Amino acid sequence: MATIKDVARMAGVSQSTVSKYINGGQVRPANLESIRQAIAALDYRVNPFARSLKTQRSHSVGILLPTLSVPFYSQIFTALDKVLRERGYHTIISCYSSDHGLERDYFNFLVSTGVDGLIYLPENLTADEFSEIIANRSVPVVQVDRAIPGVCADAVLTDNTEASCQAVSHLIRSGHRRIAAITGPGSIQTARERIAGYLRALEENGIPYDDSLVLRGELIFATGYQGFLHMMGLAAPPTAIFSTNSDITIGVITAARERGVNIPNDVTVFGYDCVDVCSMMTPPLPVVYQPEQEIGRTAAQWLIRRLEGDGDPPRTVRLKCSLQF
Amino acid sequence: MATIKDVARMAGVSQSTVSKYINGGQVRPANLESIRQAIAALDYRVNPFARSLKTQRSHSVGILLPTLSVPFYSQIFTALDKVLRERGYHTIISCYSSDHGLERDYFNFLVSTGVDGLIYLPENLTADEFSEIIANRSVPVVQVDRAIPGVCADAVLTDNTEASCQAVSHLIRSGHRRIAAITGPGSIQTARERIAGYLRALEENGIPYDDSLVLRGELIFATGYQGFLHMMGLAAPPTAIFSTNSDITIGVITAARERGVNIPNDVTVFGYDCVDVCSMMTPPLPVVYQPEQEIGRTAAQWLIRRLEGDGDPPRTVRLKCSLQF
DNA sequence: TTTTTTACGCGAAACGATTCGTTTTCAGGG
DNA sequence: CCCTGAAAACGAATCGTTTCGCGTAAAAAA
Repeated sequence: MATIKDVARMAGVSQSTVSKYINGGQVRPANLESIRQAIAALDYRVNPFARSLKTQRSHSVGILLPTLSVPFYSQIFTALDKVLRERGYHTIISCYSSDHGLERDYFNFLVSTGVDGLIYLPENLTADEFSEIIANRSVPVVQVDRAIPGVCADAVLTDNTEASCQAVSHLIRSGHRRIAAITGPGSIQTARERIAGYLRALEENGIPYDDSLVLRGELIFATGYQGFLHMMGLAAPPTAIFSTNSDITIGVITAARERGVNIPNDVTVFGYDCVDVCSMMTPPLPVVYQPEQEIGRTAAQWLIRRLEGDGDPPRTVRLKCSLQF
Repeated sequence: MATIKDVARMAGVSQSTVSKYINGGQVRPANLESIRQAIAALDYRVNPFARSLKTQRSHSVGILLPTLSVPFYSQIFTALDKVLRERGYHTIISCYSSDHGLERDYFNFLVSTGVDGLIYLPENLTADEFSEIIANRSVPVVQVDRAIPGVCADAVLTDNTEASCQAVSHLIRSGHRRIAAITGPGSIQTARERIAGYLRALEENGIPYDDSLVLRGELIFATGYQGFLHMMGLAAPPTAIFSTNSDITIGVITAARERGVNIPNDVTVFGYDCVDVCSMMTPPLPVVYQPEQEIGRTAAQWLIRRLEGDGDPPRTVRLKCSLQF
């Protein structure tokens, strides 16, 4: 592999001149030409490691999230990646599979990998663990979808409570009084907020809260599948189910189909995410749409501003979701 | 930021001893302890850039694919990533959005980023472009799902032709004689192979080929949506549709729902990928299942072997798909 | 103890870029 | 024809590791 030294020798100039040329500085036309030729002849390419050692920048950002198998996350990633790449950054992904140990390890790993910044969709990390890893390293972090309480970093969130309240209110307006909710574990912020919205809708409409109608579990197919069976087995089963996650929704629908329960005639289901899949159902499933594109774009833009040296105090935004039916 | 030099000074040993300690070499117990303490006291962490400069290894592998918004790809990625991470590699993703220019650029970019190896799901790159970028760089590449003709690199593929033939044969056995196929552009290897399987099934069953029943388009929702409307508008519409991609399938189903066409009573649809979504339909959509987990795992394992110095000639494997209904 | 073997520690030289302070080059004006 | 000042080139130092050959201290054998 040719080095900058080889190029300099062949072009008959100094290393620093070649470096200047590479990085877009002013170079005398004659030198410019001979450097260009030398680079072509030697098939020279900048060694990224040497450059990063000198500049202490890698032009890479880490993305830490539970998984990319869930469309909501992969959509956010797609939007993120586009913006970052246009600005010359590449993305290093880590999926921690909703495992607390992995979440901590990968966070650590990512930071020590030399990323310039981090986009982080947290789940179980505590503020203490967070600070310990970040320590005095100057790695800006933008939190996405969820924010760790007590952590001092930007956060791009959605209005879970409001959206959930609207969804449940819509069910109530349609005449439902026994509405079940199947949601994620209480340790996850979005799950808590969505249940809060559910409760608010009940309260605003004077419907008493029935503990047996709220189910918490992992954000996976099985939770929806089992949850549906459980609900249908109740003495007084619900007439509607508010499913707060796409995998859960798929589980619910599958269980209903297998039992011959017609949706929405026998039970109404209100979903969350995965609009295109829900809209292919007959009839289309009503669903809370989260603006994945906007979430991703915003997070990327905020991180880029930090990378460019913006030292303002951390900000938080709540993006609006909308109901589709 | 503390450097190895600071640690050495504080621990009262030489840099090389510290380096040895860090990299798991034998160190005298007394030194071991003082180095450990110095590292803790200084909160020292290895500078990844300096290390990579010296070793010319980044412990990162690039993943180049069309997009992560399609579940088939994101599932493969998830499997890949798991294996790679267990072996201490992190993954740098690039999505080229099915754009030929981007595909070339990102390929180039990824290679010059200093990845140790590359996992590549190609679409439009030619063998010449490939060789020019790889040049004499020693970056092992494993191709996934598709292989560029003439490129000398490992490839992990599926048996598209066979699976498609089986799917279409199944439709024929169910009594269908007019079977449409909606598929990707002819430039994509998997699309060609799936059509080959379709043709073989027709031929084996003595059904004449009708050109108007085969539609090629981008691998997106709109292709399925428009394709369905087009097919239903024919003088002699098909009684079954073989949809060779998940986005296309979603488009087909959505169009059918909007037109009030019942699936499978009015038209039968056979899908590809996205088993969990298809199985929540009423009744479940028959579908070709591709072993995403196995594809991802295999590709990762093959790449790791290359990274460990395996210099055997390139290999190709065709993993078996299965029909689910 | 002395000798032989083994194990570790040491110091300095890379790795390949960028950067900084200094020197050279080259127009244009006097 | 020389002088001047800005523009560009130069050379050396630097970033923080790993590595390599050699030397010395500890452990084992005599």
